[in-house]
Amino acid sequence: MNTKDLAYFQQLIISKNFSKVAEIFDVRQPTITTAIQRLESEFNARLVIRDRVHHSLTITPSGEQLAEHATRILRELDIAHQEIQNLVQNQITLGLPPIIENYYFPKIAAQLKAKRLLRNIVTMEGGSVELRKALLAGKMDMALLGSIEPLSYANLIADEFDRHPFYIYVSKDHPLADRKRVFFSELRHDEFVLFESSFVHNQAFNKLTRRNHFRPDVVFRSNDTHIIMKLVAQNVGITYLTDITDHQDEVVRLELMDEEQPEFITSIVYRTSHILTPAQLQLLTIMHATLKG
Amino acid sequence: MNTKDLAYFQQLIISKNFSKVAEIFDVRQPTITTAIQRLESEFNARLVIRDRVHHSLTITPSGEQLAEHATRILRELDIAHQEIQNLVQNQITLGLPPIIENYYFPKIAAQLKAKRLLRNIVTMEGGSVELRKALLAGKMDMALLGSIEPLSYANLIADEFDRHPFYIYVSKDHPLADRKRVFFSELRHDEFVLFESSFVHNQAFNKLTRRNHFRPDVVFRSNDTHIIMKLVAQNVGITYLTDITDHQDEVVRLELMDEEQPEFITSIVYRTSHILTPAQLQLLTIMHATLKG
DNA sequence: ACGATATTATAAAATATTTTGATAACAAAC
DNA sequence: GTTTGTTATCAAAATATTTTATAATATCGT
Repeated sequence: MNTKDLAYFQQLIISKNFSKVAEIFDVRQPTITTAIQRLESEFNARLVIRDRVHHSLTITPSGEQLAEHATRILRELDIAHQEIQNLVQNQITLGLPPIIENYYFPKIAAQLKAKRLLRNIVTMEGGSVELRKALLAGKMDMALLGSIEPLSYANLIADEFDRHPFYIYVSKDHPLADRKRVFFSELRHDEFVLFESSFVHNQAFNKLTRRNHFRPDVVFRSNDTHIIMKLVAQNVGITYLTDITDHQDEVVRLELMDEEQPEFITSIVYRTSHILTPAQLQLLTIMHATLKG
Repeated sequence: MNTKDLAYFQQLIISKNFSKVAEIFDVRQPTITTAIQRLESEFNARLVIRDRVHHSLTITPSGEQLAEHATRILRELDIAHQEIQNLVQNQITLGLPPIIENYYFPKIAAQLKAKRLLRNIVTMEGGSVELRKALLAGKMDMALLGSIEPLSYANLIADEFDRHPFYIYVSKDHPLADRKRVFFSELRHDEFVLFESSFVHNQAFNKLTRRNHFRPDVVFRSNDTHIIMKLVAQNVGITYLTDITDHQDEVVRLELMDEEQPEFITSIVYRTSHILTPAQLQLLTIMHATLKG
């Protein structure tokens, strides 16, 4: 069976119009008719009901079922193309959220260079949710992802390599600056400057506010941790970040004493269908050796 | 791209010989040569290295990667065929382990008949591990499976519909026959007659013996719960079963007082890729209505 | 070392499949 | 009632795949 027929069929389910599908694939309309007929005889089932009366097309249960499998088959094929392309070019496409890139990448870059791996790594930036989707779609070979729970997804293998607690950062002029440790509940009346773009930071923060039953007073959000730290230094507010972000002298880091706090878990993630190349295995080894513990 | 080429390739990976593959598919040898060349140009990568010197074939990393996806694509296609075939014949193929069939099926059969569903249901018997594999391979639409933990598998949806505790059954002549409740640890020196074929029963039983640090004295195992009950009645030994198996007057059922005991969880399971037909939805509804709570 | 055997590749011919172009059939819309 | 939008049919053309015949290589046994 030709996968082209599945692509025509998939588009037909979307467009619900034979002529439009033909146009989209730049073929003539009878091509689509015969392709669908081919599928119908191959699967020995009516797939669509041509409803010329009501100007539209109904999809039979068999059609719905085939559409589901068609999507999976075409996705698999697409991923195969992308993965093999990367293999041929000896490239590792690695997804990295900015915070993780900032902290971890410099630590391993020297080793990667020594092993002549660095120039084969192409990074793609993005948030953790976005990267996970792109990873599943085959847009990259591997990704480093942050999370507050160990990652567990069908079709993905997650290999945890580091964990960091979250801290409270305050200005040295802040009343709490002399303390080493605080409970989160003590921050009920504080003003916060928070990290905007990280899904994980916000998830962790929300968990703590919910658990302590208060609505935090968030005065500003930024996508740049350096700006956040500068605002904290100026005592504009306090913040909640891990220690994987650098901080200046005018800022004091406080440990949280709460029990069962969320942790920032970093994992290297790849598809279950993905076969690791020697270079990719080397990357995994370097990351574990450099970063674990 | 033609999926036939993927099938040729998949077989080549197994046979490692072009001529053998040709023989298996009953085509001439150049067909395989050109099919592999087609794939190599489609994916723009060397897939196998024809090693005529060492009398065998090596598969490149790209080839390994493609083989993985080829398997998935061909499996998906095969499942599509089977599922649509069932749809067309308006059949529900339902996998059932014997114990579950015995207890649950009679309870719902009358309702299924009333809704004119009964004659569309084709059952397949088998153990829970075997049925799970067959389900994933598309051999059936749905299966009822027993387990001691809630089922959680990639690519399967499990819908729990009932839970039953396990009990100890003893002869009315057994010293414990007057008791209503026992701790599992009290059975340390008893002789057991156990159910052989159920993976779930054995899993649960082993959990309890391990937790109580003893090696049970199993004098007999059988695949037939009726035989087990007869042996228990004759005081050959005691047994460990749920109450979903019938028992006679000469046998006394004892509750277990242990904390966090395993339970026999029954779930209806189907593939995530499977689209439920109205008839299948009806079956689900009937099962929930009749069996839940 | 030489012929027999096994293996994969190549090229032209034979087949098979897919796409096209022309047009029919049908019903809705103007 | 003609025009428009839609899908189907069919023969011809265009493509794609398979076969037949044979070449190219290298192993194996003697």
